[in-house]
Amino acid sequence: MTQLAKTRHGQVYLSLRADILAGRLHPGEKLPFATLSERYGFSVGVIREALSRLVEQSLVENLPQQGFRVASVSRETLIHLTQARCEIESLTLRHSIAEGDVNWKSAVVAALFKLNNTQQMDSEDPSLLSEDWVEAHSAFHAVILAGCANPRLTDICGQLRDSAELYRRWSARIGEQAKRDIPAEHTAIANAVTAGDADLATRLLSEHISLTSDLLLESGFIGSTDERENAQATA
Amino acid sequence: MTQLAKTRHGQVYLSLRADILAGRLHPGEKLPFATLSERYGFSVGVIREALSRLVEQSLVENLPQQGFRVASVSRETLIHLTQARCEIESLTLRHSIAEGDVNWKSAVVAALFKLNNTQQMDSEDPSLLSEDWVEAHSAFHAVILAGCANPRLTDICGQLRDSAELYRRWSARIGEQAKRDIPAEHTAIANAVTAGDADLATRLLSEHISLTSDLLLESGFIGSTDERENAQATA
DNA sequence: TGTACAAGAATTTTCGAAATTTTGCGAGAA
DNA sequence: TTCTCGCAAAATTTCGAAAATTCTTGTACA
Repeated sequence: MTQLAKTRHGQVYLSLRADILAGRLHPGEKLPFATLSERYGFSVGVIREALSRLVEQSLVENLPQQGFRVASVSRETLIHLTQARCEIESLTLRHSIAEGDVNWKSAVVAALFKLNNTQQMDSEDPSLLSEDWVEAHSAFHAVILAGCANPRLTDICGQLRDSAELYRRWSARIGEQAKRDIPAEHTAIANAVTAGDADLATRLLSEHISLTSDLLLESGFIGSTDERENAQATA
Repeated sequence: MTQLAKTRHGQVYLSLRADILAGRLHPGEKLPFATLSERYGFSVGVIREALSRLVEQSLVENLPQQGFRVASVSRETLIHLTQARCEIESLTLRHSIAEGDVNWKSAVVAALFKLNNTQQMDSEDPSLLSEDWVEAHSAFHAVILAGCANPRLTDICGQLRDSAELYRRWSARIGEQAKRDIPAEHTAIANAVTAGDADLATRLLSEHISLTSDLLLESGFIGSTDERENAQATA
């Protein structure tokens, strides 16, 4: 699922996925074929296939005969997603620590360094996370699990993190980052990981995941019912 | 993902998925559009969308410009799949036992009864599992996890079990069932579940899952490299 | 004998319009 | 005013063929 963009639908899949994860398309927003085929410049058939695949990834919802929309968010979904992430990522992290070699630990250190040396907020709009930081953050969380020899587990964790990305985008807007020292959290996790302390590492990772979720829930920014606003995407 | 077969591609998706899980389409078998559009009677666009969704479910593989084929099987994949199932299903089962109510326990008892009172082998070809038994077996494993209040976890377990179905089909052919008392295994699991003994239930479930896998691996029926035979499906 | 190249065949990918379904709006009746 | 019915508009779904790519086969050459 990496550079398999040799086909048009593959390109649209990646573009659409990126636009959703980056928040350029909002949760609950309708995705009409006319708009998308103009936006990406391909026929509806190509768009349809990309959307179908994203449905299977839980990033897009589809009601028969009523079209597609970006997956909507809700308090309940976030709670379930957070719980699943804490438990399955912890499980996978234990494997990673037990099975990872020196090259893997080295990659963890490198990813941490890059993350902590990347500007967190966008230089143009300081209320938004910078693209570089989001990418480095995503890479860090992927790397600490990459020691796990079971690709099935790491794949599941990747999918769960993608779903969580729909929510994390919003946490920056509500000033959540002011209440915590995110670099310190990542550093502590990386230290526990490289030290081989699985108990500590899984506890820290779970707290890290839960904290973002809790702050977002406390903020009341997410309604209890599904969000269905049809905000227009900005170019 | 239930009765959403209001569309043609939805019907093909369900048919194709059923044919793969039932072993009517073999692992590694190529899935050319010409053949499929004739088999199911729809245009290639519809077939393509159904195949795309199955790719995202890991039941079908796709190489750009080279078409689709049923997911191939290998010893390594089975080992990883089994490990993931044992750990994630155990985790979910603990939730199920902790969160399930009386109605859920009642459903577990009902599913066990139905499973143990359904003929295991096909009456026409005793070397094959009967369709009814496979369905009851699938339902039983789904129900014991259904007490879990987190749909994200149960969904993941469902996907993993679907992948495992690709392998389980074969275990009946190698006489695996002679070496074990499958009804007793299921009964023991159900008893532990209804008794609320999470430690025992998860241990029994993991053993149950691992046993099928181990017997299949010991049989040598699955080659170490990916199977790529192009066996023709039988009507 | 083996390798490289090229034309033809087979298959996948893509498109744009037709068919089907849903949605929106307004007239008419209660 | 409110509700229902029905037609028109908009959107989704489907089709079948054209375009693009890969695979196969056969031939020439070393």
